[in-house]
Amino acid sequence: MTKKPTTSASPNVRTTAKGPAAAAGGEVTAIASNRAARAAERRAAIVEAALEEFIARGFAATRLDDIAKRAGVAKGTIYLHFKDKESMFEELVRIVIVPVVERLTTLPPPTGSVRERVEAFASNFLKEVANTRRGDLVRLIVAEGPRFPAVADFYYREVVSRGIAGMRALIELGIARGEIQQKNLARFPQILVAPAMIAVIWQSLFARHAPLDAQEMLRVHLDLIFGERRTT
Amino acid sequence: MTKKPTTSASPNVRTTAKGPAAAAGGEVTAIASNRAARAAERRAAIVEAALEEFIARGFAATRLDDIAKRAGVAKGTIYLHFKDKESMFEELVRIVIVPVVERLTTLPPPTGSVRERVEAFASNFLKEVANTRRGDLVRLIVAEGPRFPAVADFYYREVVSRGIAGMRALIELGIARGEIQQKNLARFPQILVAPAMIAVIWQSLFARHAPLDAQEMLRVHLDLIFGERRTT
DNA sequence: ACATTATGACTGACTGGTCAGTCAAAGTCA
DNA sequence: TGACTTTGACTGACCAGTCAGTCATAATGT
Repeated sequence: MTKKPTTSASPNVRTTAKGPAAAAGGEVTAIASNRAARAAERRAAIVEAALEEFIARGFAATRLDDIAKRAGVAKGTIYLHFKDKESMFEELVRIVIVPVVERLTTLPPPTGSVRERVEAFASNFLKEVANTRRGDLVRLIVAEGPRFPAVADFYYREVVSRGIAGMRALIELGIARGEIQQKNLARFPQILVAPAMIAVIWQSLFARHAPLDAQEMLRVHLDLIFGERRTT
Repeated sequence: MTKKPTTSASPNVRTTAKGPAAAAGGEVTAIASNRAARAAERRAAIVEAALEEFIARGFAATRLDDIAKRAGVAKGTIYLHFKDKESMFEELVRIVIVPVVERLTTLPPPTGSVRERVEAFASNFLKEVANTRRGDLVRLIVAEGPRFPAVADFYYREVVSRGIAGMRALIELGIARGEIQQKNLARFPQILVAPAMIAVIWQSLFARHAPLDAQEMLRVHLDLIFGERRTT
């Protein structure tokens, strides 16, 4: 911020190099000897390294030199893919989140009881978020959100509002089917998600002091909402 | 004279350094023109300014020049009260939290139904934390905790572990009295607190997009735990 | 009471290190 | 070869922390 560099900004900020070749393939990409593929690989390495560093140190304290080193590229290379540190951070969040959202929205239409659906969602959350780097990403967004309105907006739009809407629909269905008693719950789907968020935050702050069995906690929470079942 | 840059650095408002001289006037209060009082005032100004800045920008991005400016002192003055930026941040957290914990632990022994007690706690939380700068402090701790183990430890020890223990006791009482059905809840008092934490985080991240009626949400949540009451 | 001296709180220009961003030169592929 | 890519030394802004000097206040002397 406050940087008024002379002359224009670098002309790139390319999206995904040319051609469709650079698809998200990942490791499968045969011999990485064609330029677009190599570029995509490097970009991916940078993204992963940056994510790691930002999570560990926060935005301001992260050094681009460290990201470059971790990614195995020179610092200048980063600027071939991202305009500057700030927009790099913002893009990073998108890059990590978009695929997750896409996968969720293209999921087969859920079936079964509402409780089963919520349980499926919870177990999915535990597997895909709570126990991965994406969990830390959530904490990172909470940490940096206020200083990056663009990030907070994006996260709200793509994840939170959709998640809340989805949960609300599910809760209403649960109420209609008689699985959920508390009618007011539909007004605050946040309640349903809260323990999951707390679990993520707990893990990265207090796991050392008092490990938390997130899976069990979510189960107990669901018992609370749907009425007790039997213990497993 | 002056500076003794020995690393020890004992940053505190010395209480009337000299011996018996202070005895002079019974009323120490008087005009805040004696040195100790002025120093305490400045220290308080620094603490408040620092809190504001750290909350707004995070640890790494906060400039001591800005804190000094906001507090109306010179930068050097900060170093008369705190060893360095880092320990200043750590002390800050203590300074803000300790009085709150003290007040809570010296509260009159609670009475009434468990629900009433939890409700009292919730309304207290809304008044004293959610709608004040202390709410932002919580978010700040979540944000910086991983980089400041000392802060995370302190917060866990003084606030979280006590809060969890207190809640657990309350839940167990609720179960014993038959106010709470879900016996497993005592294993995860976090569930009881989760919506409150979410409310705090929500306010500072998403209030712009979708304001959240925290009070109502907590009420609904309590209905969920204690069984529905009547709608207001 | 008044004058003189001692104290130490306070200041802010300064220093040394750090780091985002640049670009000329070296490297690589077709 | 020539176009394109990558590099990393370099620049300049920025900022935590320092310290010699100032001055209001307190202590002491007359």
